[in-house]
Amino acid sequence: MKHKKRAITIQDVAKTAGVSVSTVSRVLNGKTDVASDTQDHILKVINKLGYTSNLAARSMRSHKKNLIGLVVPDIGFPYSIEIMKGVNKAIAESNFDLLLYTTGDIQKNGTGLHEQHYVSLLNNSITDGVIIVASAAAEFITNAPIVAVDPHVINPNYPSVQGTNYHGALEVTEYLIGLGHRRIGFISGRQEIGSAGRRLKGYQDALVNAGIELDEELIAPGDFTQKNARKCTRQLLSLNDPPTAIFAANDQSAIGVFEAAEELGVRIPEDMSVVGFDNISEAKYLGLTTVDQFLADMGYAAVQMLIKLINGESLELEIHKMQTKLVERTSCQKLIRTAQ
Amino acid sequence: MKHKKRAITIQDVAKTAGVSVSTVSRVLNGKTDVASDTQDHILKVINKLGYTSNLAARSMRSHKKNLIGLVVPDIGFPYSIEIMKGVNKAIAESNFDLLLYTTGDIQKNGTGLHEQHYVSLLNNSITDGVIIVASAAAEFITNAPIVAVDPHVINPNYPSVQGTNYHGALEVTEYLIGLGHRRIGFISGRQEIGSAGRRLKGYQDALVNAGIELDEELIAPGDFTQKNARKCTRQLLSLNDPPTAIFAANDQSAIGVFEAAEELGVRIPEDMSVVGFDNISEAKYLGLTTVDQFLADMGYAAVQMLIKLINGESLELEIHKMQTKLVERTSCQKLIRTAQ
DNA sequence: TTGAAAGCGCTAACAG
DNA sequence: CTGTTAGCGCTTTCAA
Repeated sequence: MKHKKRAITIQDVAKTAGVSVSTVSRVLNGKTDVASDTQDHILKVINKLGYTSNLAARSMRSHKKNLIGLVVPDIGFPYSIEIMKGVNKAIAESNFDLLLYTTGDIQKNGTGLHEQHYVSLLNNSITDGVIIVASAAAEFITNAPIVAVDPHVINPNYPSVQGTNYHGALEVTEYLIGLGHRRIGFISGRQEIGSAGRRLKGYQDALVNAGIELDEELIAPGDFTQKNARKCTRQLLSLNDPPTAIFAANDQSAIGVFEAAEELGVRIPEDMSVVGFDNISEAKYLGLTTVDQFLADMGYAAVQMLIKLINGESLELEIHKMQTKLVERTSCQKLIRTAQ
Repeated sequence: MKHKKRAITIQDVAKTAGVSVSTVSRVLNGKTDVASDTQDHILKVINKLGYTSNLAARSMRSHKKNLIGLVVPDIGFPYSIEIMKGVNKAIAESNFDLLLYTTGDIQKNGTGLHEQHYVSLLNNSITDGVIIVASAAAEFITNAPIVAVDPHVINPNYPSVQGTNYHGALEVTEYLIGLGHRRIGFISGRQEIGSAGRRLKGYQDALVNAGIELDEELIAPGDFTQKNARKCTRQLLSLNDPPTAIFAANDQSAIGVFEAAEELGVRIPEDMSVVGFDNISEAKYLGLTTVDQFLADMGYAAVQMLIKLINGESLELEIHKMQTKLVERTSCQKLIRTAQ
């Protein structure tokens, strides 16, 4: 296979059509000041030649690119995917296209320096604005607008979409207390992440509000992974006075709890109630109750905010709060009953 | 928020550093013919100014962009996501970055014309090559290499990674026959898709090889969706002589079968064996046996092929066949037993 | 209504 | 080792 064949440029179109490049450019950009028969002719030539304008060249000259950038830490993680779904939907409804950028290397992400690099890379050239997921940086230098989804930092200096993490955690804990639980274990998220802290705070405050004494032993140090949550669960269940319920700081952790429970022969929800945060699809098969963070809706909202910014509209609220919601999952329990 | 601040260019760096733009460019591109103290100084200035090179401008001048494009029909569909995971992994191990392009509009995809457009858009400007997932076009005009993952057309005029659909289907059917089934239902995929046809052929051939007469009634017209598979299942199970096993043409369909069976009170696998194609994560919770198509591996292989092509190496095999594999899933059955 | 020409930010010869 | 210069393909004045 040879690929040396030079791509068709606007020059080729102009030459074939017998007009100047500027006329072709006008047609391409939907300017009205072109004779309609000239326009028809050029359009025909474009089609015949299979011409597609050079994105790089176009981006360089014009300010408006109709392209939104998305910087995601990991393209294969359920969390990212949920957000991407929402972004996708909003993009479909807009006249912007989407350009997603990853290095594929998770380790490169999470550091502010690289985030800045990717934002600049996109925003200073080919995109009109960028959405950054789970950003760790407190600030970004960019000459086009950005919106963050679920930033790790508490008070970023840029517009963002955030979930009501504190209230969600409060609701979970109150729900568990309402079921009669008094000893409720908590599998925490990663320390450095703001939302993880807010969830812990919600858990603690709900207990205090209900007059239940806090027990440090009941807080296990998770890190949002299934694997660690399994370990934490075993740890919690081996306490002298083990918890009768577990609140896991995210859904991956909740799945980890489920797995550990299965290994230990602990039935959910009969022997132990389990609630997780976030809305990852597998949870429903495990009979786990979750706090839906509406990740897709966050992505959706972010795109809409960004488009407003791109259009020069001001945002009434720079931080868009998404209300979390407790969702009882019963699907798997139904399965289990059916199969008996 | 104002974003009017002009981005920092290579000119700014040159001016600040007191050198010419070409010297900065040399440093940027890792050329060795620069005095090391000049280099240090320039690097320092770049850092201080927070300069990031303009992707568009760079792409326009240099042939080598170290960027691979990925065109996906739907960014939120499990099938695409599996492939993306593999692509991601390969990208991480390479020195290429990844640029994913979607319009967010599923309806726009699937048509050859738009695919061509996106391929051109990326390949004629900012990427060194493009991977296209589930392409429908038989041919692409492009001046940089492309590789297709799981193309819909049987014999595309471009390199591709394909699964052994026929053999997989043969294996499934033989497996079911081996379990003692004689009446095996088949929920087909979309007609126009090559792989769907190959799966049907495998099913039919296995039956014929085993001396089982083909029954048109047992072939239900699916379309790779859960919803339709539910309908097909009801249809199959309401036959006078219903099947004792169902082979669904993909995993979504298999999940649909599961749902319908649950609604009808048919237990899987006790009352009916079900096998699906593809490897979507949820399947394992439903106790469904599947033929793993190793979608992630396909994405991984595609990147490696593409990089070879970009580097001018020739491919010994233009079509890379990935061996499918039957995987018995027992997880959910275990769950069900545990919970009794 | 159209064309000529300037230049976006960058890289790659070519000189020095 | 470094600077000067010529474009890459496109959009956008400015004239005609």
